Order: sequence, then C-alpha cells, then structure tokens
Amino acid sequence: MTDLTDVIVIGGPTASGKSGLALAVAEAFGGTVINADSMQLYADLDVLTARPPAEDLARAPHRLYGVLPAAERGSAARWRDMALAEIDAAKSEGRLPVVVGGTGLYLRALMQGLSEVPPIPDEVRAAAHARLASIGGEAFRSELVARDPASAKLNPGDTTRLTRAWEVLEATGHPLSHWQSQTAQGAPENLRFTVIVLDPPRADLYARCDRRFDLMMEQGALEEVRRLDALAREQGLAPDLPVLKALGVPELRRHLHGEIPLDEAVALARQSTRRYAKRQVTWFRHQIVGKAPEMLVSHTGQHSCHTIDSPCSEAERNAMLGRLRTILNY
RNA sequence: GCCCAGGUAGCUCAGUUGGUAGAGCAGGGGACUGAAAAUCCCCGUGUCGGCGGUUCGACUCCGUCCCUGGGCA
Repeated sequence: MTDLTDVIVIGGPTASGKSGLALAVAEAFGGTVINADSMQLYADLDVLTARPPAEDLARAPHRLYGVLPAAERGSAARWRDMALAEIDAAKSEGRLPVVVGGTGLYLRALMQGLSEVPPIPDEVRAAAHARLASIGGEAFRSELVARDPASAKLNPGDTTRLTRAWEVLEATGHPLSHWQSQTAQGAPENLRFTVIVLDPPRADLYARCDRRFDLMMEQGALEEVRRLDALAREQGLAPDLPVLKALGVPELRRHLHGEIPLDEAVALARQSTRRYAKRQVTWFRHQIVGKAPEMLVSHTGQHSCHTIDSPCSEAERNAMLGRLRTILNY
C-alpha cells in the first residue's frame, strides 16, 4: 500500500442509478457516501432532488445531504472545500470516500481544482446584475469586451458568465481570464481517484427520468414545493436562489400560483428533467471522460476512469464491484 | 350508403395566383472555472396518403381508391 487515499467518484446523468451504486460500493468496502449534487445539498428539497431515503442512510454514512438552508447559495468552490473536508474525515476513520453526484462541475472542481479568484463582495455582484438589467446583454457584453477582450468569446445571452466576468474585473481589477491562466489549485495531493461514469442508453434514461418524476409526485413533491413556496414568501427569498431553480420547482410553483394545470406542470417538469439529463451526458462525455487522462494525472498518475452502461442490473453492479476490488487491492 | 372536413417532419400544423416545402414542440449535437438541476450556442430531405391524368413542371388543378374525424340516414 501507499500513503495515498483512494477516493471513488461516481458520476452520470440524473436517474441513472448513481446513488444505488454508491451505496453498494460503500457497503462492500466500508465507505462513506459524499454528496456531489448541487441540489441535494439543500435541506428544503428532499423528495424533489431524490435524496436517499432513510433506509439507505442507515446502511452507510452519508455526508453533505441537506446541509444548506434554502436561503443560501452553494458554489463549486464551497462544495469542494466541504467535500475535501469530508474526504479527510472519512480517511481518518479508515473509511473509503465514495463521492457521488450529477453535478459535473463539482466533480471536476474536486479532481482538477479551480482558479484562485478572490471573493467578490455582494455589492459588486448586485451591481453587475443591475448594470446588465439596465442596458441589456448586447451593450453589457460590448462594455465588458472593451475592458476584457478575452470575454469576447461569451455570447450576449449568456448572462451568467457575463455577470461573472464583469464582477471579477470590477472587484479585483483583473479580468477573469487573468485569474484562470495565472492560478489553479490543481488536483488534491495524496488522493487517488477512481472515476466511474454511468451512461445508460438514452431511451432507458429518459424512461427512468419520466418514471422517477411520477414517483416524486406520489411521494409528496407538490407538498414540498408548497412549503418552499410559503417559505419564499415569508422570508422574501430572492427569486434567483438556486433552490428555486431546482427541476420541478418552477413548474410546480406555476401550478400553485394558478397559472397552469397540474398535469401540464408535471409534463413540463419531466421535460426539463430529460433536457437536464442530456446536458449531463454531454458534460460527462467531454469534461470528465474526455479529459480524464489530463485531469486525473496528478502525483502518482494512478487514477483511472471507467464507463458503464447499466448500473441497474445486478450483473453490471457486481462486475464493477469486482473491478474495484482489484483496483483497491481489497 | 350519402354529405362535409382533413390526410405534409416523431407530434401539432403553415404552405402565397402550379416552379419538388417551413414553423413551433419533440429530438439530436456542442460550450461550460465560486448561480452548474444554472446559463448559453448550433442542427429541419420529408415516398407532401396511394395510383392515374392535365401541364415544360403538381404538395398545389382533375379523376379515382384508401384512411381518419364530424354530420345525415
């Protein structure tokens, strides 16, 4: 053995069976499951984010599920810090960290690191939004490009990245591209990642997405959104908070506000779930699997990446556990 | 059986006075560095229901047959 700590990373689109596989791995190797899903982080979304049920939580330690209140904003950097801390904690208990989730950016941030951009004050951030809202995307982009030519690659409609570029320039005096080219956290030391990416056939995946949303409705998704909606009203939550953008939340809220019938809300929510799954497939294909070699090369070069089709079948799952047994020398 | 209205992309439909088709949705592909379940970008060839006919040329006009709605018997 080495002084490295093995970390299992499980990614893939929503409803592909990640959580089930993670639990199986954790049970087989004495692991701790660590959430890498941006929405399962929030306490107020339980059924709608398909958080593991109580009986699963009882079978292995689970971390970073439901740890943030609705009013807070998570971020890739914040999650990375929390995840590294949990990996350390698991390590000190002699448990295998099993990081699982569909937020590709988080997983890549964990394995590859982010640039070290100074924190942006809330006022600057608010100013960026205000400016964009007052002059529009085209003009906002033009202004930005005049000061930071590298941001010319951004599309006028890409408001998220435009405001990010603007606020970094404004708050730090350097363009975002400067930070991105000059700083990088890199891969964490003393960790060896074994990445498993789930990639079910598209038709199966979509069928599972649809079925799962129906199941969420049966489990009280509407009630959950009703509570969240009431909370948003009482606390005057900002409409652009991440929780309020979780799949199904905007659609079900529209129904609760009397704008659309329930069946239409459900159809729309299933639709956005499928689209999201497709985006995830693209992300994992190019940003994780496609970049795995360069991303995974770190202090030992021993990391590995595996893609499997159907983690739902007992056979595939057992085969994967067998491979891990070899990799982990267990 | 008769009378209407339709049969055009996976779905719902446009299609100008005949010059071999285009929207929305669905779907597909892609981007992605502190909001990422976010935010964006790109992609439309299909026996125009079948077969005949008129015409230089038919999704378009004529005939006929098939199918689907609705009405009358």
